[in-house]
Amino acid sequence: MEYNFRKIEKLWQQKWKEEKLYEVKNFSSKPKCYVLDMFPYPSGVGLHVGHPLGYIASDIYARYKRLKGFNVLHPMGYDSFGLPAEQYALETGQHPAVTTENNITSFREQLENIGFSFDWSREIRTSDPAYYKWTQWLFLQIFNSWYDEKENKARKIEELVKIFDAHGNTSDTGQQKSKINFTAAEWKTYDAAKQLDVLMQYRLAYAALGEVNWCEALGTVLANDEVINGFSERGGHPVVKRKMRQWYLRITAYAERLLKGLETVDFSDAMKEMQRNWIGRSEGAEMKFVTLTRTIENLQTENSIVVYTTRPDTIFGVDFMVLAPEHELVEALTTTAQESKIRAYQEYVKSRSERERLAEVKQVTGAFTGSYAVNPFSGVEVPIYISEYVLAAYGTGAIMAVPSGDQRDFDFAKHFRIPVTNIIGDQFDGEEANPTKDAILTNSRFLDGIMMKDAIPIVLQKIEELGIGVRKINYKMRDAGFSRQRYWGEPFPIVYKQGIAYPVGEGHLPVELPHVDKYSAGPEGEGPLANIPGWVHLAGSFKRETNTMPGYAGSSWYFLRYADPDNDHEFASKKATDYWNQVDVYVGGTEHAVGHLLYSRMWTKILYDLGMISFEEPFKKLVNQGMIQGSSRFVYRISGTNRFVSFNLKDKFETDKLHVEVNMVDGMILDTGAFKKWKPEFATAEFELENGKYICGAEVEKMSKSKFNTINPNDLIEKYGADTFRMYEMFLGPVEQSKPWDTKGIEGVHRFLKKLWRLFYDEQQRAVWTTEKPNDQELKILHKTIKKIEEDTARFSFNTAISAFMVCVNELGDCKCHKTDILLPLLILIAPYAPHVAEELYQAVTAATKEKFLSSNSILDSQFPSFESKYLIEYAKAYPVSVNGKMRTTISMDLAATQEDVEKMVLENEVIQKWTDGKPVKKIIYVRNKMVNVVI
RNA sequence: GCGGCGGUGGCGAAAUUGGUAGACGCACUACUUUGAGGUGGUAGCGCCUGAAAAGGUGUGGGAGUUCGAAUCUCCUCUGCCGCACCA
Repeated sequence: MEYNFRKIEKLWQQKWKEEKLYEVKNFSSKPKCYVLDMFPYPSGVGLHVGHPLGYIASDIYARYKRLKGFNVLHPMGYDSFGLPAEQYALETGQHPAVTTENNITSFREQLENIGFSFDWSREIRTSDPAYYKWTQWLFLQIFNSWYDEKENKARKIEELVKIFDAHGNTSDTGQQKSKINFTAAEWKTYDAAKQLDVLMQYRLAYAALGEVNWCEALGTVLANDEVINGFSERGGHPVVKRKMRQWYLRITAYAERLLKGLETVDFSDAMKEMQRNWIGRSEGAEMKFVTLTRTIENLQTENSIVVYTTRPDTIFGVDFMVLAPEHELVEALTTTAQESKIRAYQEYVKSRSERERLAEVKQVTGAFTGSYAVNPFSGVEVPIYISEYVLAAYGTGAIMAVPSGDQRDFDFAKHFRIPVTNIIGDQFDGEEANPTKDAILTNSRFLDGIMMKDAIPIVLQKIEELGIGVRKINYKMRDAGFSRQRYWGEPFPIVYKQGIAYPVGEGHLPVELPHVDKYSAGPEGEGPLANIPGWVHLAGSFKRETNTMPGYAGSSWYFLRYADPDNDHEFASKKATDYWNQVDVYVGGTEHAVGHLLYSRMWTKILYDLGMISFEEPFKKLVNQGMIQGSSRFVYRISGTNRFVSFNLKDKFETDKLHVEVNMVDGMILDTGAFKKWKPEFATAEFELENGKYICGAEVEKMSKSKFNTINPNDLIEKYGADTFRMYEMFLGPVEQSKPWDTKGIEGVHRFLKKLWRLFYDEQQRAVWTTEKPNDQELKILHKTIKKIEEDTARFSFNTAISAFMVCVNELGDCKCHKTDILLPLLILIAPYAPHVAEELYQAVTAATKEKFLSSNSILDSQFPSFESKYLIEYAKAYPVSVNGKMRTTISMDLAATQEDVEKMVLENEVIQKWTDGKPVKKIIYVRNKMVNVVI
């Protein structure tokens, strides 16, 4: 029998499917393990070798856990709603439902070849009404919740109504601060509409008028994480700020818990740091500055500016105040003399796009209001300016400026010639600000002589004592915009009557997405759904919400649905989610660091608070697979001709660099014949060769069709088989690492599988395996491998595990070991990596040796072998020995030395005995392969 | 600017976390199998000196801790990623 991977892979994939081998049952006496991939967006551009990387990793882990006796949930589905699917549908002129379906089919076909062990019976799609019914239902639960800051959890809105009925919102009952205050009596006088309006301010999913990121080209608003430097993440279109009524998720209520939760979860440092950064927690104080506005007639003092600062210790260094241009007090503080200047500046700020602002960060601009603020500690009056470097959205939209300690404040002071107070002595050079906390304060009255960082708590306490401010924790994170003016998303289960939002009754879910023929935007920034009057207008003058939910709605909870995918009366039964519980390992790219991963963590916390699930963090461990980059090849065409010069000759001419299809290049050598046939324009190409060859240029770039550097997994599978492909992808390097694709090395892995095959069948395809009992040396090889594979697989170090397989197979080849007692356990070890070969060989052997192994139908039902440590002791010529980490000597051993022999020789060695000096030896530790540490 | 992670042969990378650096694979060289190509097999392969034996040197650079450092500490150079007017 020869290693015919094409035949055996097809055969076993077929068989596994027929026997529903990977379908997993809820509940089992076995321990559970939930291994999940981030579900893909069915985008329509075919797969390249980078896509399956994470799926291979998770598949190996899932298969490994099955062999270890776990009941493993390893599902797959599609994130089929969202902007890109709609854009793709627009470009191709087909309905998104159709393109999505097609894309899913081709995606699935490509995946099938690789031999994954997904339980396809649990497949879900976010665009399926049976699925989004529950996305809508969950939205309503969030809509019907508020955040109790005292109990630190979400609660039902009815409970808040009870609180208002009894106490109004003035007493401290945990609800968030509100702009309007009312007593219980006042609350009861409100009519239903007014009460709903008030409640809207407390809901975890709420509609409000706010500044949104509006993308004209996409015709929709975007969430903060979908905007990168003033451009849309998707498509790179300009994004502007715009006031609109939008739905939001009150993720800010969860800021602290999202931060704390990171400590309980196994994510990479980089990932945690990105999330912390996004949440952007800072500790400081809010402080009141009374303002003085001198007009010709009188002096006004009713106003006060509240600023936020993390550096209260610098209070005596405040030389001026700055408000955001949009700040509500600007008008009141502007004196008649300054009015025109302030107006002009505000106009200027309005005229600038977000993009211009970000591009010109360094430029100092601003205007003086004419008013002054009184430093509450020193009584010093400082001028009040407005400037766009102060952001309305962060803190209180106003700052106390300390030019000696903050570079931006310093630049501003310099520009407007404001005198700078030095509060840090020689630490300030007058040339630039020094933001240190380690300086001794000067010019700071009661703080003089105190180290800045020690002064912070002193000032904080004083602020609270004097009643001029409070300690305050601030977050950069904003509430998440939750509505999109697009078609291809979940419709909101919300209807309006006279502008008041009402939830759609549960019996009316799902609110199905109606079919449309055109996707053009509706009136007034509304989405395409607004163009269907028959759908929008309901009986009783109710009107539907025409926005749809964003892409992350469906993906925020999908991991829960896999536990119970066919449930049509619950999003998932509590029993099922309790059983499968947290995702044990979640595999996916880093690109969802601040989007999906934060939203799904938030939804999980809400559901936990509402008692619907029993865990607070969705993902116990996160593995971020690296990107596989493409290795592009280039040819150099002499400008204006059809002549191509080889790489090292190109500098002699003026050339254009052109991408060339990487599959036509062997190493760096171009197949000129194939090149001529590639495109009609190259049919007449001439070549300037070096040593008879055309040498290409090379660069590492993102893998993409347009760069002609994509490698299709199917081509490799056709040539080498799925097992080789799987192992090679893992052998390239650590899963987490990004690396350029290089097809060259795949031969080595393929060779390994052929060697493995030859342990069972010789060149004449005769079975050579025997049921002879193995000797100690052979057992040692096996047990060493078992130990290594178990350790490496458990910690996702698949590249080193594969190296260990190679060593093992080489060693067994060297000692001509063909014994089933060694080979069958080895096959089980390999099964997660190369399931098809392992199954084929295992079945062939067990079929022939009936009595012993027939109990298992498939290699998947077998047990991961256990190792015995007595076989792991290394044989060596010489053992270096160190005593108590102090000195080192070398003891010669013969090759057949056992553990006992080694111990005996160590203890009896003269030099060692001299060092131990009669003290008893506590233990002998074997470090590295051939070294011993003796502890006394 | 701030933050995170790295830097080891010609290349991808190992090093059981302080214990013989470079496992394993690719590429390369020689021999061998074969009519030839491919395949398979054997051996060599960090760098320098040397015919060899052997010796010296070696984990971006510099210092330090240690019997012992790729691994720990400090300084420095450099690459990648993330954030960025956040008070």
